[in-house]
Amino acid sequence: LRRFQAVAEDTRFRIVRRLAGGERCVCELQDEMGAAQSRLSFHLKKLKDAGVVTDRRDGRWVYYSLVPEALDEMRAFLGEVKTAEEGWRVSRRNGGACC
Amino acid sequence: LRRFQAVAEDTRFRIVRRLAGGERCVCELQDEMGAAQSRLSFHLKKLKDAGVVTDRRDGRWVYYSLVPEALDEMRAFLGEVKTAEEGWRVSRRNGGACC
DNA sequence: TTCATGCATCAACGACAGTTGATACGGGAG
DNA sequence: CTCCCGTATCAACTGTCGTTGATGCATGAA
Repeated sequence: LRRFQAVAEDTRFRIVRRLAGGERCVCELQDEMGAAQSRLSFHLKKLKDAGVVTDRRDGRWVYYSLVPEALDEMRAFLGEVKTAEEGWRVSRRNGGACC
Repeated sequence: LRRFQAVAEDTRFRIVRRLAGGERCVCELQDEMGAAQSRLSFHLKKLKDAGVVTDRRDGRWVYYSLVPEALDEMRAFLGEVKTAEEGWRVSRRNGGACC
C-alpha cells in the first residue's frame, strides 16, 4: 500500500516518470519541473520512505533514482489480483463448477 | 494517475483484494470488512469513477467486480517505467555508450 | 576561514479527502 | 398500496496531506 500511496500523487507521479529516464539531482528536477525546492525535497522523502527511490550523494549534489524491486512488487500485486479475478470469472462461465 | 489514486487508500485497497475473490454486493463487504455502509458506498463510487470496478444490479442488490483492463493499464505503466529505468542503468555500465 | 550553493527540515497555513449520521431513492415482498 | 431492506447521497466535522517561506546544515570554492 505504501508504494501505491507514494506514486498516487501528481508531483510524485511526475518525478517517477522523470527518474525513469535516468537519475537526477534535486536541482535538475527543480529546473525541469518548475517546482519549488522545498516541495521536491518533501516528495522525494516520501518516495524514499516508501522504498520507491534511493539517493546517492556526490559532492554537494544528491542524485535520486528508482528502485526496480519496488516497481516489481507493485506489478506482482496487480498481477495476483488480476489472475485471481479472472480465475473466478471463467469458473463462473462453467456454471460455478471448477475444472 | 486516477487509477493509482483509487487503489492507494486503505479501505479501497482492501475492497480490491476482496473483489479479486469474486464479485460482492455492498452488504457482503459490509459484513466481511466491518465497515459502515455509507463508507463503502463512498469508496466504491471512487473506484467506479476511476474505472477500477463495475457495478451490476440484481434485484435490490448491487454487485461490484474488478475491471481487468484497469489493472492491465497500471501494470503497463509500471512496466514502461521500469524498462526505461533499466535501460539507462545498463547503458551506464557501458560507460554511457549505447550498444 | 569565509562565502556561496545544494539540499533538508520546520512551522503555519490552506485545501482536500475520509468518516459519520441522517435522509432519500428504488425495488421486492406482503 | 404499504412496508422493509439494500444503496446512494448529503451535510457537517475532523484529520491528514501538500504548499510555502524561512531557517539550518552540509560541502566545495575562493
